[in-house]
Amino acid sequence: MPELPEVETTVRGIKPHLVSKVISHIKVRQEQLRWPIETKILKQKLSAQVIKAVTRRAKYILIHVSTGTLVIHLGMSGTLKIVAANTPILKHDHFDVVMLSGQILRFNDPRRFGAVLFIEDDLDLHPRFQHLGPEPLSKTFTAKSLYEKSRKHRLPIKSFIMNAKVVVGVGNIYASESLFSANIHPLHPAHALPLEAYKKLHAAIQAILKAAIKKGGTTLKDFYQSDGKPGYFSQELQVYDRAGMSCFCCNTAIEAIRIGQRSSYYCPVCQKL
DNA sequence: CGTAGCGCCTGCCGGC
DNA sequence: TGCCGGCAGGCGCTAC
Repeated sequence: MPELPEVETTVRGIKPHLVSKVISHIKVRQEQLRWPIETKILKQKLSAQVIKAVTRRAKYILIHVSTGTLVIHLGMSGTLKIVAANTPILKHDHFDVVMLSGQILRFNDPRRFGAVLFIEDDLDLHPRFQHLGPEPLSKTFTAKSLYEKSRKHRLPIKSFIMNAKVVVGVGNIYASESLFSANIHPLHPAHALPLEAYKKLHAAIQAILKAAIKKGGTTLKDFYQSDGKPGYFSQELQVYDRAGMSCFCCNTAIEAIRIGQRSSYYCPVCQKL
C-alpha cells in the first residue's frame, strides 16, 4: 500500500542503479493497468536513451530521459525493483525497463491500479500534474496556506488533507495518523478549524512523513533483492487499523468510522479539536 | 464551483 | 472443504 514514504523510498532505492545508465529496450507483458500502456510510444521514446535523473512528484515516480519522462505510479499494490538479467518472471510482472548492462527495472502490480505512461511535454503543464498541490515536505506547504485553502471547504478535515489539490502525498494511513498527532477529530469540518489547529496539523504531517521516510530508508538494500518490502510499516502506527485497541496515549479504545468511503481511525478522547 | 459516490482490480479473510 | 461477500485503497470520473 504505497503511500508517499514508500514511493520516496522506492525512488531512493532505484535511483543509484538507473542514473547515467543506457536503456536497451522495454518489455510489456500486461498493457491493461489504470490506463493502458502505450507500448509503441514507450518503445520508440525509451530505446537507447540515457537516464538523466530519477525524481518524484506526489506519488508519481519520474524517470527523465532526453525525449521526455517515463511516469510510473505504484497505485495500491505496485512495486518497482532492480533485478539482474535472467531473473524469473513472476505473476503480475507487467513491465520491464532493460538496461544495456542487463539490469532490469521491473514493475509488479497484482491489483493493476498502477500506471506507466510517457510524457513528452513539460510535466508542470500536463493535465495530470498541473493541478497538484504542494509537496508536503517542501517550503511551499505552509500552515497558513493550508488554513487559507480550508476556508471554503466544509468537508471533513480528513477528506480535505487527502485531496491532492490541497497537498499531495497524504494517503489514508497518514491522514489518520497526522490527525491523531494533531489532536484533531477526523470529521471536523475543514473550514471550522482555527489557524492554530492547522499549525499543529501541518507540523504533524511533516514530522510523520519524515519519520516514515527515515524508516523506509533502512531497507534500501532490499530494492536489489527479490523481496523489496520497504520497512515503513514497521513504524508504529498510533491509530490506523487499531479499532478497539487501547490508545497509546490515554488507553481509550480506538474507534473506526467510514469517511468518504475510507476506513478511518481515531481516539475519541485525544482527538477533540 | 464543491462535494459525494462509484469503479477499476486482485488477494485475503471471515463466515457459513 | 469450498464458496462467497466484503474489504483494502489512489485517483479519475460522473452527477448533483
